Amino acid sequence: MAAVEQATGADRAAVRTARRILAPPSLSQLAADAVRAMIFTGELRPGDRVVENRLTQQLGISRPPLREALRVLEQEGLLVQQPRRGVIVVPITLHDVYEIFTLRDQLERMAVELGVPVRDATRLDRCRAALAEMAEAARAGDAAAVTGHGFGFHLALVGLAGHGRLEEAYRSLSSQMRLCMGLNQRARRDREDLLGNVERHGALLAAVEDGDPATVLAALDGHGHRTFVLALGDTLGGRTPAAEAWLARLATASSTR
Amino acid sequence: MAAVEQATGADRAAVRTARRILAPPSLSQLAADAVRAMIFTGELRPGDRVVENRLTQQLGISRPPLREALRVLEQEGLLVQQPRRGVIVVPITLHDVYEIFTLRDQLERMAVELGVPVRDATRLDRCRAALAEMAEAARAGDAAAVTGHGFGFHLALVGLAGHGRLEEAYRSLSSQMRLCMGLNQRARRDREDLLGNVERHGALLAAVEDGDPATVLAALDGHGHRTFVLALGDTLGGRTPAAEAWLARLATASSTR
DNA sequence: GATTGTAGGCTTGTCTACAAAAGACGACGA
DNA sequence: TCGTCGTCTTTTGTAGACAAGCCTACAATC
Repeated sequence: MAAVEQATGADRAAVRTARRILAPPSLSQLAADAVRAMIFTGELRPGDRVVENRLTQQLGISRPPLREALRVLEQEGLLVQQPRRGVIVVPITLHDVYEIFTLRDQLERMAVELGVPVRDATRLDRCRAALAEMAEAARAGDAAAVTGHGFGFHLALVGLAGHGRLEEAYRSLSSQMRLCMGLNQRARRDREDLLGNVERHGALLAAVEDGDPATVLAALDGHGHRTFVLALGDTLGGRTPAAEAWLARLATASSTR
Repeated sequence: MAAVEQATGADRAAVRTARRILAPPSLSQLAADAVRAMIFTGELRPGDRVVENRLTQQLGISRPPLREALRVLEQEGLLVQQPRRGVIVVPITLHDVYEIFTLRDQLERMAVELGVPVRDATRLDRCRAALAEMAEAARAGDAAAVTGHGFGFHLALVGLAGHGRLEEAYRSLSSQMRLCMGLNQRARRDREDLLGNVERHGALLAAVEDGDPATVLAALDGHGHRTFVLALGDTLGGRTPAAEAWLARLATASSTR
C-alpha cells in the first residue's frame, strides 16, 4: 500500500491533477470554488457576513460540505471565523495589503531564482497557455478574464521552480490579492490597458525564455501593482508603521512607471 | 457592524487571541490539535491511513467536526486526501524535504531582514519565554519538549517581523518539518545535546537583541539541520534533480558544523 | 427619558443516519 | 495453478435534525 506513495513531488502533483480529472469534484471542492468565485467577483466583499444557511440553499448543498469548504477558504486567508458569530470575508487593512504584497513578491523572486534557467521545458507550456488565454480574453474585451488569466500566468511562472509548497503559498496570496483588487472600482483603468497588460506579460515570458534571472527580476520589479496599491493606500485603515513605511517607499520609487 | 472590523493587523491578532481565551475551543480545533499531536509524536507516521471512524471513537467526537479538522490539517500540509480512498499522512520524499527546508529558510531570512532591528520590544518577550521553556525542558531531560519549544522559539523569532501571513506560512512549514523529524530514530543524538541546543538558541536571541541582521542570518546559517537532513537524505525516495543538487550543496557546506 | 432585564428569533455547533462507491476477498472456471 | 468475476465489507460523501449560544428589540422600572 505504502509503495504507491513512494512518488516524487512531481508525481504527486500529477496524481493530484489526475484526481481532479477522473474523480469528480466533491461537493466541498465545488462549494469552495463557488464561494471563492463569489469573493473574486465582488459579490462578497470584505467584511461581509457569510451565512451558512443562505449559502446552502443558494448552492443547493447541505451544511457539512459547505462548512468544510469554509474551513478551506479560512485557511486560504479569504475568510475569518468568529466563534459563535459566524464567518466573514476578511476585512482588509493597509497592513494586510502590505503583508500580502511583500510576501508575494518575495515568493515570486525565490521562484525565479530557483526556476529561471528553465530545466523542464514542458513547464513553459503552462506559461504559454496562460498567456494565450490572456490574449484571447483581451481580444474579447473581457477584463475579468484577463486579470484572472494574468494571475494564472504568474502562478505558472512560479510553477517553473518545481516547488509545490512555494507555489501553494503563492496561490494563497494571489487569492487574497484578488480579493483586494475587488476593493477599488477603478478596474476601468485596467480595462483600457488590456492589450498593454498582455504585452507586459509577454515580455516577462520572453525574459524567462531568455534564461537570465536578473532580467526577469527586473521585469517583475517594474511589473508590480504600484499604482493600484497607491490608489488604495489612502482609503484603508489599520495603518501600521511598517505598512506606512512600505507605502512611502513604494511612492518614491513609482517614478519608473 | 463593519466598524468593528476596522482594526489593525495587530488588533486582529489580539482579537484572535482573546477569542481563544474566552471562547471555548470548538471541537474541530481540539480535534485538529489532537491529530497534529499524534503526527508529531509519531503515533501517526507518514503514509499511515487516517480512518475517520477510528478517530471519532478515539477522540469521542462525531464525524463532521473531525472532517473539518482533517481539512484544516490537509491545508496545513500534514495530510493528503485521496478521494474515495481516505486520507493519509503525507508521505515524505526527498523532494518534499528539499521544499520544506528551502522555503522555511527563505521565510526565516525574510523575517529577520524585516524584523531584526526590533521595533516593538514586547515582541522579544515571546522569544525569551520560549527560550526559558526550552531551558526548563532541557533541565528536565524532556527531549520532545525541547524540540517543541525550539520550534516555538523559531516561530517567535519570525513573529518579530510583525508579518502575520509570513508567520502563518512559517508555522505550516514548521509543522511539516516536525513531521519529517519523526522519520529518523536518531533523536537520541539530539537528546545528548539538549543543553547545547538551548545554548545555540540563546546565542541566536543574543544576536537578535544586538540588532544586526547579518549576525543573526549568519547564526541561522550555522543553525540549520544539516546533519539531520544528510542522515535522512539517503533513505528517501523521490529524488528530484533539484533535491539532489540541494543535498549535494548541503553536504559540501557541512564542514562548518 | 434613560437604562436594564427579558423574551424571541436567528445562527452556529454537533450528532445520528442513510446512500453510494471503491477495494478486498473468495470462489469458480480455464 | 492462474486469471477473472461476483459479492461483501469498509469507508467516505451527504443529508436532515436537534441543542446551545448570541444578538436584538421591546417593555418595564428607576
